[in-house]
Parts: sequence; structure tokens; C-alpha cells
Amino acid sequence: MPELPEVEVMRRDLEREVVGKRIKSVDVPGSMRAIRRHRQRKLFTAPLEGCKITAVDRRGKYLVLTLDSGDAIVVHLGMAGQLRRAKTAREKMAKHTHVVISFSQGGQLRFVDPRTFGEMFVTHADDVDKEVEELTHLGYNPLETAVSWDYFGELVRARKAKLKPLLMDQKFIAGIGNIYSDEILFTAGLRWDRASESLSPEEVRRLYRAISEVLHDAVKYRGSSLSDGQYVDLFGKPGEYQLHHKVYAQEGQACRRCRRPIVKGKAGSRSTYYCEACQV
DNA sequence: CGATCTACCTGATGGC
DNA sequence: TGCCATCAGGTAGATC
Repeated sequence: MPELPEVEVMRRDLEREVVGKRIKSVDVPGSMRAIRRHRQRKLFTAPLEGCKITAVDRRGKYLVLTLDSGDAIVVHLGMAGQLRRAKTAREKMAKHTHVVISFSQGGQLRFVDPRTFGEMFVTHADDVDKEVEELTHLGYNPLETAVSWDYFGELVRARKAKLKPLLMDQKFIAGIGNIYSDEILFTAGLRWDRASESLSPEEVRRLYRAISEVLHDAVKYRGSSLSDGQYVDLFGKPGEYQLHHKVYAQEGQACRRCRRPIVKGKAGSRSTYYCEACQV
């Protein structure tokens, strides 16, 4: 479900909703799979209780909630994870609610995750970017323009990979998954299996622009909610970027540029949508 | 080394 | 109605 745009929308929602709130109690009902990095419930819950949340940051598809104690909660939503705000503890508990954080000011933050690929853990805030393997290895953040397009071109050509797996490689660029790699490559007019080292400077520039354009647009429309309705924001509201998808899940629809049907293929084990005429 | 697979899970969907 | 196969936003680890 959640790629960079959805996680960024969630980050912004959390920033408004939970920063400044104090954690009264933490409940991990059922199995401990959601907090599997910790050996006991207490090792996750005790460091949080009594702390105030001071900031919410994003690293690729990870969320980092900084606490006033010097610790931080790291969250990854996996394929189907949601963070949901509950106004009161009386609100009906959704199936597959794995973690419930109750605030002193009232209200709760709940982690719901049917497929249990997501997780939460607590660590020292200073260690997040230094000690947590998955975070130290993350590539650059495409929402910031810290990378110039000619340097980007050097990186792309140096990797010698097919473009789609390259875009989805979190070590290269942080936050792009199956939906947005397809949308970016259509916007750039490049095939998913083009060799990265074969791109002309003009094509590099189109790819660079497409990454920024697609991700910013997707955040603007508050992310993509697919037909299963699994992605919703902190308040339970779906995004609208799926209405602007040009290729993802658009099999058989007319290409917006050339009117030929969008085709569905496989890139490794992942479904891949593209236009055979417009993407070269 | 990179490319390709498999495992981890539940749930929705479609064919028979 | 049920049973079975397939597929789904991600990632790590095994295997070739």
C-alpha cells in the first residue's frame, strides 16, 4: 500500500495530530509480531509511556516519531499497515489492531495491519540514522532537490540496472514502490526494462523531472487508494491520486498520449503497467 | 557480483 | 455455496 506519497501524507497528518501529545499508555493486544524486534512487550511499551512526541519525520517509507526522552518510535507500514486516530478509547477496535497508543490529552493512535508485514520499534533517536540498518542504507530523498540532475545522471548510469528495479531500490532512491515506478516511467517516456547506462542526457533529464513531478502530484492528491480501499489517511479518508494514474492498474485503457491500450506485464514478480508505443 | 526466487501474512476475487 | 488458485502498496534472505 504505502509508498513515499502515502507515508508523507501520513507524516503531515501525524505532525498536526500527535506532536505535543503525551503518551499515557501503550497496549499491544494479541501477538507481538508488529513489535517483533523487541523480545518482550515491556521493552517496547515502557520507553514510550510518559513521553511527549516532539517531531514526526520520514525516511523513505519509514516514519520516525521523536520523543522528548531521547528515544524515537520507528514505523514501517509494510503492504497493508495503517495508522489511525481514534477520538476516544470507546471507538470500535478494527480487526488486526496490533498497537494502541493512548494519550494523556485523550484519544489514541492505532496501528492496524492485516498482513503483518509492517512493524514498529523503539530506539535511541540519535541511533535512527546510524544504527538502524534499513535506514542507514537509504538513498536520497526525492522530495528534496539535494541531488542535481547531472549528478543524478551519473548515479543512474553508474548503476547498470533496469530502470524499474533501480527506481524501486531503496538504497538508490528512498520511497518509490510498484505504483509510482510505473507512473514515473510513463511520465518520462521510458520502458521499465531500459538499461540505466543506456540513457541519453535528455532521457536522464526526463526521468529526473518525472520522479519529482509524479511524487509531488501524488502528495498533493493525498496518495493512491486502490480498489481494495486499504490505504486511508490518519483520519480514515482515502487519497485521490488513483484518479490520476496514467498506467498503474489501467490495463486495456487508452494511453493518454497515443490512445493505444495500456498493457500489463511482469517485472520480476511484480505487475508492471506501461504503454508499448510511448515508452522506449 | 547481480538477478531471481521465496518467505512472511490476511483478504479479496474469480473460475469451476 | 464452497473450494482452490491467484493476486495485492514491501523487504530480507537464500539461491543460483
